Parts: sequence; C-alpha cells; structure tokens
Amino acid sequence: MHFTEIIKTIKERREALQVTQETLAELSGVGLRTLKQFESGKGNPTLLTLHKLSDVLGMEVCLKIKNIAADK
Amino acid sequence: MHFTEIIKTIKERREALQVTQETLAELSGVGLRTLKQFESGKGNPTLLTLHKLSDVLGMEVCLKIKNIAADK
DNA sequence: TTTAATAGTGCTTTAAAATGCACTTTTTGT
DNA sequence: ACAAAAAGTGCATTTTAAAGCACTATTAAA
Repeated sequence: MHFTEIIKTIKERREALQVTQETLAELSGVGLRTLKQFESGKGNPTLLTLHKLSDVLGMEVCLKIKNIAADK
Repeated sequence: MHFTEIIKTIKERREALQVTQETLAELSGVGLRTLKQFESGKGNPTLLTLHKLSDVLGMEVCLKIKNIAADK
C-alpha cells in the first residue's frame, strides 16, 4: 500500500463514517492541525499518529508480505 | 496489528532473510541508529521510515478494517 | 575461550512532526 | 445567493524522530 494511499484511506474512511476532522481529532487525541496537514497530503505521520487515527476509524495498521509479480 | 507487533514483524522478517541491521540500513536508506532504536523497541517511526524498511524486506504497510468481535 | 560480528545504548545535533492560533478557502444546506 | 460548517494554510513554538559517533553488550564462529 503506497504512502499516499494510506492517507487517502484514512480520509475516505472518515468521510464514509461522516465524521468531521474536528471530531476525529478529538476522539483520537491527535491535534486538529496535524490531522488537517496529514489529510491534505502534507507530512509524514508517525506510526503513533497513524495508529490513533486508524483506531477511532475502526481500522488498523498492518504489515503484509508483498506478493511478487502481482502488479495489480 | 499492535504497535509493538509491527516492530517485531520487521525484526523477525529481517532475521528470517538473514539480513543484518547494517545491511538493511544501507539498502533502505534508513540510518543504522534509527533502525537499531526502532528494533530495540524504542521510538515511534514515521510512516516513511517504516515504508523504506518494509520495502526492502518485501513487505508493505497497509490499513485494514478491524473485524469486530473477532478477538484473535 | 578468544575474537570477530552483530546488536544495543548514551550523547549530541539537525530536521521535521505535532501542536495551537488565526485566517482563508471550499463545501454544504437553506 | 447567502450563511454556516467544514476543510485547508501560514506562522510560530515545542517536542521528538532521524542521524552520526563512539562505546558496551551480546552472539556466533574459530
């Protein structure tokens, strides 16, 4: 999963749940400014930040083995 | 996937591939100090760092939806 | 057991993430 | 079209990740 995809996933998931950035920020404990920056494609979140956000959105960060020769 | 699990996964995968920290650091472009710190359980890597390491190890970071009531 | 390789730690510096505040822009609902 | 809500941006500060270096500790090979 590419860098930008992860960001996009968070944003899409939040929107799907109809949660505002403000609410997500409050629920996750991540600063609003941080979330805004993150979602607008800037920055390089730490695993902790990503984890906090994912958690509230009912998602989780994981590592999986890439399957070779399966370019889409 | 929990925070510490991700760290553990990286380490285990590296060891399975019989790659030293030094080599992984070189190949991934992540500083050796950073990798050492990371693997020894300290720190909070950025998504970029995690991505670089995962990449070399043939893994990728992903976000998945947590399946409720499936504790284990 | 000795030594060579690999892994972990303390200290320090630099770069950047995280944050708040105030403001602008965009989106949405009436 | 207008107003309200939500999202995005600039600026400044604090915190901390990333990094190198030198050292210690642990592990593996002779």
